[in-house]
Amino acid sequence: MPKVTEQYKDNRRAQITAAAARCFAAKGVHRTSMSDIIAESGLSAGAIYNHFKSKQEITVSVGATLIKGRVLEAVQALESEAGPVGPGQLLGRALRELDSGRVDDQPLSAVIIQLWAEAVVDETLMVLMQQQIRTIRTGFVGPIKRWAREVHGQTPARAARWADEVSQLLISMATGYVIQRALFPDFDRRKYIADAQRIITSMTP
Amino acid sequence: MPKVTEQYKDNRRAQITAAAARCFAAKGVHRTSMSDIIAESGLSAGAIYNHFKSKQEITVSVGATLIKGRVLEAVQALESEAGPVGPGQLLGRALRELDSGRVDDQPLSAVIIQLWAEAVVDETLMVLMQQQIRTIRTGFVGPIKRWAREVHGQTPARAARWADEVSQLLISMATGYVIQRALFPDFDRRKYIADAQRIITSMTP
DNA sequence: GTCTATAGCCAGATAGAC
DNA sequence: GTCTATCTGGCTATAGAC
Repeated sequence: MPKVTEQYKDNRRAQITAAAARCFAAKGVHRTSMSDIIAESGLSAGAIYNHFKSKQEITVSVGATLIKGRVLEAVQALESEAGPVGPGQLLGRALRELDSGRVDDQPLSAVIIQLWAEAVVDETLMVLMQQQIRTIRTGFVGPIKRWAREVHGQTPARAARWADEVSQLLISMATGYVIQRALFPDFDRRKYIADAQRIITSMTP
Repeated sequence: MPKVTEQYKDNRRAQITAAAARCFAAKGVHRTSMSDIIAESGLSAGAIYNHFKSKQEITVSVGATLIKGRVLEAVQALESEAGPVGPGQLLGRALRELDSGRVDDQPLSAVIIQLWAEAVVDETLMVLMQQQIRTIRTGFVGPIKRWAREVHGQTPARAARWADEVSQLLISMATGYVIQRALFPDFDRRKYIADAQRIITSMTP
């Protein structure tokens, strides 16, 4: 197989996925028709169905790429560049990263909610969303554990337990951010992030 | 206007709304067709369209009744029956109430997510969901403020600020609960509630 | 108010030329 | 691989008898 072809296919898929994401952001997943995606991508029906076998596959592809290289990577970068990182810093970094993501000038939250809802009735998407959330949570656990041990002198067992609970809290703060950002047009993201960070920072193991 | 008729109409609307909710829980909002709702309600197309002018109106009706008389009322009841109520108790009560709600043996969360997603692209539903979340949050603020003043001797100003931040946290814990309950079939609700409560309880103004 | 039957539409997906 | 043209099916909503 010539390597150019593989590359080419990936590019086309990315092009289609990005177009679909823009449509989803503008109209929601199930108000977006294939015609919309076709028009937005600049391709034709035939071309698109050559790369994806259904709208559902495109939707999954959007889900797979939407936060790729964002939240988790930002958190991991934070850990490698600094010393022990507390939960407040982790949350701040994650939320700011989530906040800066855009699809055609719309916040990611609008699309993420759609995908979560879709996941409830689509097994493939559900597994994908689970993986992403679990991956982020796991990314939180390590630093928090280390922080509890090194900064607060906790035993490994207590540190692990603490990290488990706090990481859950951080995930909820992140999902809470997504929901409210999507549902309240006047949602004060800055204040949410600042308040969340302050509250979390005030907690010690 | 005879009063029986008004009552009758309400009953029919409730019947249709309940049937729709069951469908939404089973198949998701946009995989549910009018035929599904018709079959589930035991009525006919004509009958249904006599009470609702579109599927969208039915969806809004489901949204309006789904958590009616649950979360908020439970929290308020707690406040009137006991003395000052701390944030941990508030959250526990709210989550347990959310947890006990069912639509045809399915958790409420599955339907709530669908409605949130729909709200992003439906103005009416969006306003409704905003109201519900705001109402619950406001229901949290009062008790928390009182608790901060009476139990921890905070000044009114500091108590108010604290209540504002903590109520936001509680809302996020609740939305986080909904998301994870819907996305993870093996989600450990008991542990979530217990952990959340413990963490919140450990926080003082 | 409720029924059955169906209009009318638009969705997702395919066929076949290039 | 991509295009245009089109099929098929199911959807929401309505018409009109009772």
